[in-house]
Amino acid sequence: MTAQRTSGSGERLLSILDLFTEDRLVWSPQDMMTALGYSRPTLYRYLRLLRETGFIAPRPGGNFGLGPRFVELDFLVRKSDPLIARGHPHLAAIAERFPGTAFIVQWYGDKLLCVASASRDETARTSYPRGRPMPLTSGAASKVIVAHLPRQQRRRFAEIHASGPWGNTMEDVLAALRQVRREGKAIAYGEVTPGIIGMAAPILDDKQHPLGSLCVSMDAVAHAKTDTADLAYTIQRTVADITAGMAEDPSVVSQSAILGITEVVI
Amino acid sequence: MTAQRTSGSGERLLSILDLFTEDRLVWSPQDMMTALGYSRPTLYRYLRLLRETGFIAPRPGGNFGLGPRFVELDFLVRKSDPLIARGHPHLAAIAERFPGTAFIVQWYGDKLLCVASASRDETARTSYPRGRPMPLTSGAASKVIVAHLPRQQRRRFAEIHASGPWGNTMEDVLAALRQVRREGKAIAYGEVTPGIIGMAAPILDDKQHPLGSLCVSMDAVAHAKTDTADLAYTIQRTVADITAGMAEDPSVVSQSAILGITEVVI
DNA sequence: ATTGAAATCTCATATTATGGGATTTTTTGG
DNA sequence: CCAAAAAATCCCATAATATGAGATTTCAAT
Repeated sequence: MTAQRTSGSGERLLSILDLFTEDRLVWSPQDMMTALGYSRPTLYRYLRLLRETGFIAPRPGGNFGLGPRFVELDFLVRKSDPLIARGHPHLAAIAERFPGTAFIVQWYGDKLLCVASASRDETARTSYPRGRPMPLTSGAASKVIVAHLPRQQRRRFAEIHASGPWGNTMEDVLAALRQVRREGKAIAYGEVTPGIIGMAAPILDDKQHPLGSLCVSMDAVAHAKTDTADLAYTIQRTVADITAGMAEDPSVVSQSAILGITEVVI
Repeated sequence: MTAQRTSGSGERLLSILDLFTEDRLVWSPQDMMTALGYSRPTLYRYLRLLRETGFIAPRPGGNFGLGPRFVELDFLVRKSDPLIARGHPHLAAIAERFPGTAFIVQWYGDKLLCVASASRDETARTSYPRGRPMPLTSGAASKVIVAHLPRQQRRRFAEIHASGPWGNTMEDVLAALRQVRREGKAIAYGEVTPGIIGMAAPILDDKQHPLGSLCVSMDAVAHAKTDTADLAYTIQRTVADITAGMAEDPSVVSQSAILGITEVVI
């Protein structure tokens, strides 16, 4: 009932990539062996394959780090992911009109990932740049996604995160999510980073399931000077645009997503 | 003698990722089956594994594209790759002083990959943004790398690419490479893109093997207004800095590489 | 040169990946 | 809303191959 038959060898191969985290970017074969419990020949077989395909690369001291293949494949993701390709030009437009950072967050596994972002000036930097996973448990970007999960998942979430930032009891959390759903947007004051206010709207697919969210975050000073209603309207209109665009032609690719995201303009 | 025993199942799993190219960003399971020759259950087993790990993601119409995992892993590459982490702040500094685009190219397999780039204004865009592989056969960034390959590989390269942009005979090519090695830099006029001039210096490891190169490219108008000697000096000094920095502490990570590369500043 | 560690190779064995065909789930069309 | 087609998954016997102990080779440092 529960157990699914799956490709064990491939799983073990990919497990090597799981080792690399922000806290541990470089691994020695010896440490991999003990961490994963593979025998020496097996590990080295996997390492050779991953090295030959560019997924890992040698580092000084006989160690290994992640390889250039990911740079190449991330480029293709920027071209092909509808959320990124569609969303990026909109982000740039929002960033022109409002202070702070405009970004798109994608729901993925049990976490959120910023997959695209734009800001008017360099100083407005989020603590979650593109690619760093963020917890599903706090912030406006997160709340609008959770609020649009299927009923059952919402309940499970509320059970686990009762007495979190969104309420003191499970009923509180569910009520908060209900309101977010009704309003179609969420605002969070300093939930992720103290002093930073975020406003977000959900990006839904044709079945109203959440794909991700569009969020604008700024510090309190900037927020005080901002027309909140205008911002909310802009975010929601943009989300509607993105959704409509994806529905009518899912294959279109934005050039700015390809070029812009990678470049640093001073 | 030639054949190496390797993990066949893992190879087949990774072959699925090879399918995705700039020309074909989305694949149906059916097309994958015929392209790779796997049976239906086998393919779907692989697809499930890759989907569960975020390496591929469903797309409208029952298709698949590359997944968000690559965004996450590219973020880690930006943090851990010494060339990127070390080089990025320098690129920003160069871009402030000179027009055009400053970028770092990495040698990888039989191609080159731009892994980091910076430019003063948005209009100065290369045709090879971060992540798009470029051929090993033309441009200044390429020439300085080829020029520092081991003797044997240089010869093989010259044989294959005699009568290319770098010379009419094999001897011409070898002589050109020799001169590049002597000067420690290369200049190319419109080899990659018509009207664009590139100047590059090699980034070498402690054994003088090429890791990649640092290149500055600009159009003819900007080039005419630029102090070429100053530019050359700057590039070479920067490369020396990067090399020295990697030698003394290969583990240091630049914040600007993490944040800057992903953000778009208007 | 000498030593120690790291990486690779050999090969018998057990493990498991594989694909034909049946079955279930999902989508499409009436 | 239901029927039919297509897509995805399941089952399982079999062949294929991934695995690890130990020997061997390569590489690094002194």
